[in-house]
Amino acid sequence: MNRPTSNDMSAAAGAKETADFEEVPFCADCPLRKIGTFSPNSAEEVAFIQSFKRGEVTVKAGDLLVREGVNSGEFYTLLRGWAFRYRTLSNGNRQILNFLLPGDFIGLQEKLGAHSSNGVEALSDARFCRFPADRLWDLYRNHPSLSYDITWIAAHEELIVDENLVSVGQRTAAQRIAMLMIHLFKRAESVALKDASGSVPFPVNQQHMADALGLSLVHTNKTLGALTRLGYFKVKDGRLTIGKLDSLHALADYFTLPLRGRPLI
Amino acid sequence: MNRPTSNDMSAAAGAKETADFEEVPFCADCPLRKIGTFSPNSAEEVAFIQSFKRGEVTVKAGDLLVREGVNSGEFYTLLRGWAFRYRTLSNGNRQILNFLLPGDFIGLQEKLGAHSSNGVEALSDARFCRFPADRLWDLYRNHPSLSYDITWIAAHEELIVDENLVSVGQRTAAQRIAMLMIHLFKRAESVALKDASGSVPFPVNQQHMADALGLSLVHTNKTLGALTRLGYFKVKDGRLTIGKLDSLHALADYFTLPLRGRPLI
DNA sequence: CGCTCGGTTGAAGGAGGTCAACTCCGGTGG
DNA sequence: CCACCGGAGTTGACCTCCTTCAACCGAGCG
Repeated sequence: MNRPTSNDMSAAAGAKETADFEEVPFCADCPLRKIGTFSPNSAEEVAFIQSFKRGEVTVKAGDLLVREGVNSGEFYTLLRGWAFRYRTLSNGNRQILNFLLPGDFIGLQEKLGAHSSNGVEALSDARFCRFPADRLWDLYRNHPSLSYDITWIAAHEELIVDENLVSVGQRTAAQRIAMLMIHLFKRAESVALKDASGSVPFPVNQQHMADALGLSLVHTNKTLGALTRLGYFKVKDGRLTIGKLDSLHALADYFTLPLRGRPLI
Repeated sequence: MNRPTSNDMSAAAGAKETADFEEVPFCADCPLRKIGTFSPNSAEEVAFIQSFKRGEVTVKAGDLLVREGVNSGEFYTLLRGWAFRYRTLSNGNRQILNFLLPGDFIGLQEKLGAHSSNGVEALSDARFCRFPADRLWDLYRNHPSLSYDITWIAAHEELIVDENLVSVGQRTAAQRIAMLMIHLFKRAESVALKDASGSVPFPVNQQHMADALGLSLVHTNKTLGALTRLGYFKVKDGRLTIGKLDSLHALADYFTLPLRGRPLI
């Protein structure tokens, strides 16, 4: 039942700058805005987002951005790297609720819905933009279009969790893994992470997959091995390559989520 | 694997008025506003909601309010009765994503997040307020406080789905059932459905529970029977009574969601 | 009065969990 | 330079929780 507990140092405060993540002081220069995935914002909206932004923070792989049960008083946008949102039960079992990729907005569940109950951990070294939660009302009062975008983001994120729930509730182990692979591949692709060889970075280990899919580590390993041997996909050196996308779709009974034209805060 | 397919007549259009649901023409008189659960709105906000409201619709138990994959172009607030949001896979398996009780707002996932993929079905005879989706932008432009409320609702609903995902992914059958009972009891209680004897209406049958919890009907039945025999709770004549709330909490490893002070559109 | 729907029960089988090794790394420190 | 260590991945054996199949029952209803 119990997973080995991971490193839970909080890195939200006092994280040191590392060399491989240059700062992005101007939202207008944000590299994420340059890819076609996100819906464009007016100069005036970008200026507000800029004024909303409090700074950036780097979190090392395996460290926490948000600890379970604490309210950091901040929203975040994932700028670079991967992370995940999770909840743990008292027996130590962990459920990964959603994986976070560049462009994802973080903190709506806790800040609104209630006192937080989910943690956020970096999968790879990651960099986040920070936004003070107490200025959200400002945004709502003065920027209806951005308010609308934030609601869109909340609804879209629920859709992803819905999809995870369908997987965990109704699909077999092989189907769940197939879903996860397609889903993460497409999301990574949508934020321009695919390289010339057709692979995307994949900082997800088998324990993460198990925790996301409601499976044991051992069974995840065996099913993953079987699907890999069948040539559906390959995970190697922290990168994911899809071998047979159509077969994966068929196996998983996949339903497409829209990944383009979504807002970026 | 396959469930017997349910009656899928769409009742969204052309539903007939039934005698047991009197109309609520004035939002200011809305019975839901009179219970202390929802955060109060200013007269001006209520007036806007009134102008936003297009009418009401009654759906009989087992009929659909929203068919999977179609966009009705409307939002709804559940006024009376119970319903649920679900998705079906191509093999006929159904996952119930969330149960809907009076006061719940419906349609954010489809209208924003994307082309809809989940259906909404009435559990009991139910009545809904209708809001045209194309006027939502109006709301965002002119009513920041209501915009904020809608985001709050979206975030809160995601929290509920998160909780379901944790259950289905990490809890045993008995724990899942315990969670469901506590959760639905508290939600029903919070909208003033508890009667003098301490029971709440419970139009959920064992197939619904199975579909919500990712369990088979047979195993749901047996586990339910065992927990009932232990005196944890009782389901009889369409009503739910909790016998040992503390023991249920302990069994389920329950984490409380906030149910009061939430907004009502 | 038969039919359907929801609930109940028993028996058998399987998908996935648990336990326990073992390998293959990439540190890291003596 | 090599011994040691911890983390991640593999693999086999066994077990159990849950599913599947197949009845059967009782209540409501046309």
